[in-house]
Amino acid sequence: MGIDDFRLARFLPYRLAVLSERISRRLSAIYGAEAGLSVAEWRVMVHLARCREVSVREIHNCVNLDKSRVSRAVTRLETAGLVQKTGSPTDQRLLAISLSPEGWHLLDRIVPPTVDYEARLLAALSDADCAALDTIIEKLHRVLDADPEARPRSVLDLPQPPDAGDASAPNDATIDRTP
Amino acid sequence: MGIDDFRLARFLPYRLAVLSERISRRLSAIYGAEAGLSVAEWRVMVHLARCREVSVREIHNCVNLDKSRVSRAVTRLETAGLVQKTGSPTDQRLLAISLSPEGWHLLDRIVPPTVDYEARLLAALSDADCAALDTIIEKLHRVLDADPEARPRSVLDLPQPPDAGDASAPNDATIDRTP
DNA sequence: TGCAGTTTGTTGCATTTGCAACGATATCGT
DNA sequence: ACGATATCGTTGCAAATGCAACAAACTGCA
Repeated sequence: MGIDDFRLARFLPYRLAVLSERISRRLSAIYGAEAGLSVAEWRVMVHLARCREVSVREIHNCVNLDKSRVSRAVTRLETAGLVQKTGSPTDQRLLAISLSPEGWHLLDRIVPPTVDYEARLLAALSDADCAALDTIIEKLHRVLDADPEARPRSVLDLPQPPDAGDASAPNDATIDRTP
Repeated sequence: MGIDDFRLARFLPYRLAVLSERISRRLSAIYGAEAGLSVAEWRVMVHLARCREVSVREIHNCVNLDKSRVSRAVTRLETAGLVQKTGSPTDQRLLAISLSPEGWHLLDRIVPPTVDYEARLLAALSDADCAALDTIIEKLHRVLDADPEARPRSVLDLPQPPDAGDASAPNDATIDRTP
């Protein structure tokens, strides 16, 4: 079997990339049409909706975006009036970023159709498929987790324990005490 | 259920993007270390290995890369001596792009470890998982196929019919007579 | 034949990206 | 208390990207 038997179309990393990008592009047509949100901005805003007031680093740790990408996304969002940047009183380095009222309104309009589209995708899958997909994604991640050469996984992307004692606060991020 | 119940970490498009990017980055460390290949260049070369002599458009149609991205990738590869650009004799617009001997040598060194890594990923999956994954990917693609707003799928990314009458030529691309 | 319309590959341009370096602040160790 | 170290967010820069415009080459139909 020579090199030329290699089939891109059967190559798992390629297949995932293609599917993922196709979905991403379709989605960004949804939340990009309303406001001109990029993927980065979308992730930041959605994360803020859950975590209310977080720093750049926390966003960076949670939503798989480069530090500078988050920084720039936040700047753009602030200029657009969708987000507020306040300096933390306790730590002068930190930034307290939160959604503005306009930001919330925008999310109100943008999240539902986005979720609908996800539902449309999921509707094509059986319950067994969905379960299998969870398993598969997790298994693949674990291979990468075990590989020192691979980029580590964000905390929030770890499988969530089935939510034992809910503390009424959506603090997925507070787990973040690694250093 | 408010907007703030939305969980990025459970959002399928996000999860696919994260997994896919993690894998891609790890992989490009493999074929990027040997030569400085980018994803685009990698896809182009691998495609050339199968199809021998193709035009920019064909590559573009087959490996999910923008026309200009292919064009530039080919230019870089040519400069690096990995690829040859010859004008087609029959159609002066077309370019006949093919791997140079050096290109083949590079692939010899690069494809095996890449395939090994894929194997490492697949090893984490059971046979049932693999089958399920195939199904799932295909089902999700079909949702997008049915969606006029979504970018169409490349011909080569369609599921391959189990290869009825093999014409001894690896012409995945020849199916391409859509216009 | 001749001319409108298409196709092919490249390029200009504005934007995005990742990485590293940086200044500012905080923390730790002694 | 003070200097070495670490952390936070921003920015410079070079490379990559997507889109549209483009020239050159082909096609088709009158």
